[in-house]
Amino acid sequence: MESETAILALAALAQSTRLDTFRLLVRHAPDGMPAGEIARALAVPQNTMSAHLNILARAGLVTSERHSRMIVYRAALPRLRDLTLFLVKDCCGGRADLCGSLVEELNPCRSTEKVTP
Amino acid sequence: MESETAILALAALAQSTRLDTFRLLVRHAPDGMPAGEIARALAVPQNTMSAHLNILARAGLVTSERHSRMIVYRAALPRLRDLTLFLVKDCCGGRADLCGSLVEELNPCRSTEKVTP
DNA sequence: TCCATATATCCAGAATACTAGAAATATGGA
DNA sequence: TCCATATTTCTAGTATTCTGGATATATGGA
Repeated sequence: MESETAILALAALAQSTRLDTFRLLVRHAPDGMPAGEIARALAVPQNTMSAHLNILARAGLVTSERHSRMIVYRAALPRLRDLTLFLVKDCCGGRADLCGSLVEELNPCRSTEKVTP
Repeated sequence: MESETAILALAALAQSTRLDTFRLLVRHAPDGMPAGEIARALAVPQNTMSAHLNILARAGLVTSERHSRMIVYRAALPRLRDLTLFLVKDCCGGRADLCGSLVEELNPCRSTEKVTP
C-alpha cells in the first residue's frame, strides 16, 4: 500500500462519526446497510452522513451498491487489512526484533482457532 | 485502547510529514534521534518539525528525553501495537470468520522466526 | 404523469490544521 | 557572565475540514 493511500485511510478513520460508521458497517458485514439507516443509527443528518460516506469510499474503506432506491454501503475489509499491514510493516521493516511482541499481541483474533498447543 | 486515543493516533499519522517522521524514528529505534537531526533529515523547518513532534507526542506515538542540549525522540512501538490491535479488533469483534485472512497476512513479520513447520 | 422516498450535490459559515517567521527558554562551554 | 547551540513557544496567515440547510437527482409505485 502506498503512503498516500494509507494517509487517505488514516484520515478517513481519524474522525469520530466516520470511525463509528466504519465500526457499524463492520458489525453488519458482509450484508452492509443503506445510507439512511446508517444516518439514523448514528443520529447524524442525512447529508452530513452522505459526505462522510463519500470520504470513506474515496479512502477505499467502504463500497456502495444501489439496491433499487437505497444505496447499500459495506465495509471493505481487505482495505482495513492493507492498512494494518502497512502500519505493521512500518514497525517491522525487516526488523523482527521490534515486531515480535506486536504480532504476539495480535493473536486474540485467533482465539477461536486452535493455535496454542 | 479508547476510541478517542485511537483517533488521536490515526490523525497524527494521517499527515505526510508526521508519517515520514514516525517511519524515520522506527528505522532508528530504539536509539531515537534529536529533533534537529529529524528536521534536517526530512528537510522541514525546525519549528515546523517541533510542532509535528508535539502532535506525535500527544498521540503517544513518540517519547522524548533530553540529552544535554538535544532532545531525543523515539518511536513508541507499544502505542503502534495498541493502534493496530484496535483496528484489527474493530474488524474481528468476536468474528473470527472475518478476521482469519487478516491475521494470515500479518505473518510476513514472522518471516525470520521459525514458525512454519 | 405525479408523488413519495432515498440519496447526493451545492453552498457557506464555523472550526481546525498547517506552516513558518520571530522571539523565548534551556543547556553547556569559554 | 557572555555566547553559541538546540529546541520550544508565540503568532498569524492560509488552507482544509466539518456541518447542515436548501436543492437536485434517481427510483418505484399509483
